[in-house]
Amino acid sequence: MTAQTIFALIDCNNFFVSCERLFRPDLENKPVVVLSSNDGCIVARSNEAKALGIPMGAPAFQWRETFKRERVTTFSANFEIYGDISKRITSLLTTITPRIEVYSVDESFLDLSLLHIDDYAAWGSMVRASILKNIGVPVSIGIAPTKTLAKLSSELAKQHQAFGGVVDWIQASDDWRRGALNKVLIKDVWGVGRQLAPKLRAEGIGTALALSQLRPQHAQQLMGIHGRQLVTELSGTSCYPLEREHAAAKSILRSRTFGEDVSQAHVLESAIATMGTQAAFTLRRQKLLARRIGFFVNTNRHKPGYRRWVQEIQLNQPTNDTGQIISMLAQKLNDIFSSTQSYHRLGVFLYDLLSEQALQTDLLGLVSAHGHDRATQRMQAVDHINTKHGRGKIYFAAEDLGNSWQPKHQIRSPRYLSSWDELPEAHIMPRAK
DNA sequence: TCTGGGGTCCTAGGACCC
DNA sequence: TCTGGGGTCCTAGGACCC
Repeated sequence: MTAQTIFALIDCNNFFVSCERLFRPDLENKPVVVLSSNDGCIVARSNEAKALGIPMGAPAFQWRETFKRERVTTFSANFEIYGDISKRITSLLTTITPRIEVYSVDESFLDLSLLHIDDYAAWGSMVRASILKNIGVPVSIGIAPTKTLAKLSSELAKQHQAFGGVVDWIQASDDWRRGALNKVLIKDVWGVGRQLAPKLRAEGIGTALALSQLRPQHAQQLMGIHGRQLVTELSGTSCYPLEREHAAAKSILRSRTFGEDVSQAHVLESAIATMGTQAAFTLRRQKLLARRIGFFVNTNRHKPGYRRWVQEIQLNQPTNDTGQIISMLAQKLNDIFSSTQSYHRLGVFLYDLLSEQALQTDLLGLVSAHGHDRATQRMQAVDHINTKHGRGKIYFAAEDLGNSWQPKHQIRSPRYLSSWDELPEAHIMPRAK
């Protein structure tokens, strides 16, 4: 017999907003939203903003009047800061247990199965207080025998203040659990999205409780294999283990919607070179090589005549060399470019990734070792300089062909933590006599 | 005027083979 | 209805997540 599994989900409340508030404590208890690239969409909302009915993911322009009328403070997303704060939380959690899965920038699962904890609710309160005190971000914690139930518990903790930020599913009574499952709408269950929710409701399954009572067979018919696992997890048997090791990436994508539409070849080329450079850097950082590279470009999908082009190149030799990647992409760009189009968005993707290690083993003696080494050394030098002295210190000329494509972020907060020029200032005033 | 960015997995269907 | 029957591999598209 295997011991009972116990997971805790630590979920940051309104994460991006909470990060902004660290540097702007005056915004506590006030409506705040964070906007995506180009200040296009709403990607985080404070509780006060949620209470105003501002939805997640909505186009910002539709809510400008509300922002003004209700004095909502808006920020352009500042991912450098959010990433930095996320790492601090992760390292604090790692001191509690090394059995941690960093699920996203604002969520981590901990495996508590092997820890000796008498009172999970008290344990959760302690963790919550520690993160609040040391980092300043409020979190919600759910503790349960499966990841799906831990997720559901943390949502309950987030929604109902009375729980004090922690819901302990383990020590709750069966009656309480049924009541809780019955309160969770089907659309709020982890793994049920926009398409499945109406489909399940049409079957008369409107709550997490109803879903948990489904026959696994039936769930699989309705939702595929994932549905079967979901039902099992909801009824308390774990299907999704803790994934400690971050699996190697299978694809890398770098894409941007332009600050303004582009019709000039050299501007498009600059965009493809910049995104190719960033994607290739990510590739090298993860010690990977790509066997397929490509890009897509499209017009504005909200305007009539929407079109999208995709170009792909299968490589004979896998690579992670920026120069090679961006020159091949730029050539392919020529094949589809037309000066009569208004391009709106472009992305570079890298597929079919394999580890540098694998290349060395597989192709030992097949690659011209000399040529490969020289390219590798060149990229290492570039990466070293850019890591040490700041991104973009050295770059390929193609990146510089035109910058009108670059996204706008007019209301981004300063990069308090990652730019020397933007450190917060504290003014110490002589005490008045 | 103005609608983000980055991933993973599953499945259905086509191509191809015997 | 129904056009042989399976098996494998690949890909496009759909669905989900944050």
